[in-house]
Amino acid sequence: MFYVTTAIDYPNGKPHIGHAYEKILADVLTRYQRLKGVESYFLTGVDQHGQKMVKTAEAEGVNVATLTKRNTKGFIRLWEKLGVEYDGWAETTDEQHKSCVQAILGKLEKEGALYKKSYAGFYSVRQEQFLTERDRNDHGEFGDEWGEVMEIEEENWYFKLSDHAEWLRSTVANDDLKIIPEFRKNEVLNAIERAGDTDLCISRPKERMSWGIPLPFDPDFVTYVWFDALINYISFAGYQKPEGSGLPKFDSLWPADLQIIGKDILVPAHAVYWPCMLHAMGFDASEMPTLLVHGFWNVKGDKMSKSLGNIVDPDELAEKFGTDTLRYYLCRDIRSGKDSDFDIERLVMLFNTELANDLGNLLNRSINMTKGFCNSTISVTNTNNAEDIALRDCLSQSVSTYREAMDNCEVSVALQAINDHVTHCNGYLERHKPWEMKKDESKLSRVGEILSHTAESCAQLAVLLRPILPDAAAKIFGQLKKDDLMKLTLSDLKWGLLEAGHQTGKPKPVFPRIQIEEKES
RNA sequence: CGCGGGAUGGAGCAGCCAGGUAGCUCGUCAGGCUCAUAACCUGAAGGUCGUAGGUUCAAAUCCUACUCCCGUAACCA
Repeated sequence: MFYVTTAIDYPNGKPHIGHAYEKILADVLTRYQRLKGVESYFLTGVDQHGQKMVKTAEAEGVNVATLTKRNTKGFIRLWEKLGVEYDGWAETTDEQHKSCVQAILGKLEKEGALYKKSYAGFYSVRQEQFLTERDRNDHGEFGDEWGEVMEIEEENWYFKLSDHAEWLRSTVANDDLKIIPEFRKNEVLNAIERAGDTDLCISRPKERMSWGIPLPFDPDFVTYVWFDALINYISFAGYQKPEGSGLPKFDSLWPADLQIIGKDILVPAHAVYWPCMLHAMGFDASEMPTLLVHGFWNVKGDKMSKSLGNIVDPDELAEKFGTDTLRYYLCRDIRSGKDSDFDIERLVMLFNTELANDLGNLLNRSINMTKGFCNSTISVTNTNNAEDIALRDCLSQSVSTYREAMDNCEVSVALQAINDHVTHCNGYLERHKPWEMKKDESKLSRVGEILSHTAESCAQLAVLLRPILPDAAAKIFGQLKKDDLMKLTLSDLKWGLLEAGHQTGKPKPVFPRIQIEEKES
């Protein structure tokens, strides 16, 4: 089974475009696996514990549990709206998750992987971590970014991260823990060099912070939020699940084929803590997940931030432009793990040109002419005309480029491959001019062949589009009167989906152009 | 500081790992077409590929040095 996870979001506010991007990417890649006929499981959710939830609740004057529930709903509603169809939903306040975390902690403690010690130092409340000398700025101070910094001495529980440093180094170097894209791997190896010999503090005293999972062997402490959160990837996959839990079969899922995360939480959480935790639990190098690390959406060159007030709201965009438009843009305008700039004008431009003018219009003119010139009837398409053969070659080229790109998680490249064929088809129609040919009755059968080539192309391209734009694909199949293509697997994709004699439906724009309103302001 | 990413026609990007006439989308200009969502097609203008060296018959691509931008570093995918 192909197992996809995403980072679990921190619901101390509304979801922004970055949250939406990651979930849509995961949804698209999962749907692609299903298109290939591969059984898949998609897990996502929310990370509900920790100091920041408490702070936000205090600021809003509500109970932390109430805030958690309310904001979690906001995330769920958005995923529904954006067509993000997950199989498993992870909430870290879930009882089954809690007991899984506690069972793991108990086992680690028993095996001597944890120890308690007293530590005196500077602690950042905002970051929920002790600071080191390296965290001081040029003036030797802890800067504003750390918020309130207190000098405290307290006892805590530590995880022997250092025991696994050497193992981790080789596991990353050998690609047993695979990191995509490649350049991120170097970053990880450097990070291991720097941080490999320190242990990880995995507890917080309850008196200071109680919103978390209590340590099973020391009730004065709760679990550090990262240690708790990372375990969701296995706890909700059925790791050591109790009887009748309703969770999936762990052995069929693990290791995860894709753990999709942002570049900010690669180091140290996912590339250091997480594999070391797994290793301590008894997983070996062959049981490590693959990390797919994506970039961020910037806004006019700036990082998206609350203080700059440039947060992009996905809910608003979906409302205004439609889910398909947003899904398409987020998949189309960012490239292989890099950052990209979020730009509404580009969103509109890419939708209008590639979907409305090119693909949508190709479908529309094909169906419309088939209806007007051929009684809505598809003709034979196993022709020997050189142009026809070139068109079919172009399509198979697009299909194979698409497959390769999707297998490499490069959705943008896959979409361009679809576009390449659309462009070819539009040129093909222009060269043949079926609207002129139909005036000569002796050429009518040829007109049918030509139009059937472009209609067939639309059918196949819509199949490829299914993971990205499921709704639009369904509409296209509807107009072609071929609803069963919604279930076709990629291996069954071959020339002749629309057989000779098949009747197509009525044309109607699938991607109505977005009209540019106020050009100013 | 260290580490990582980037610098390619007006804009946004690909190409670089495996050197061999510089490519895509948008924009601009000029034509064509009318089946279609004021959509489609064709052609043109526009780049000495950040700078300076080096290797090579040949460098956007490999090597060296340098310059500038971004991330790493509140909120945060």
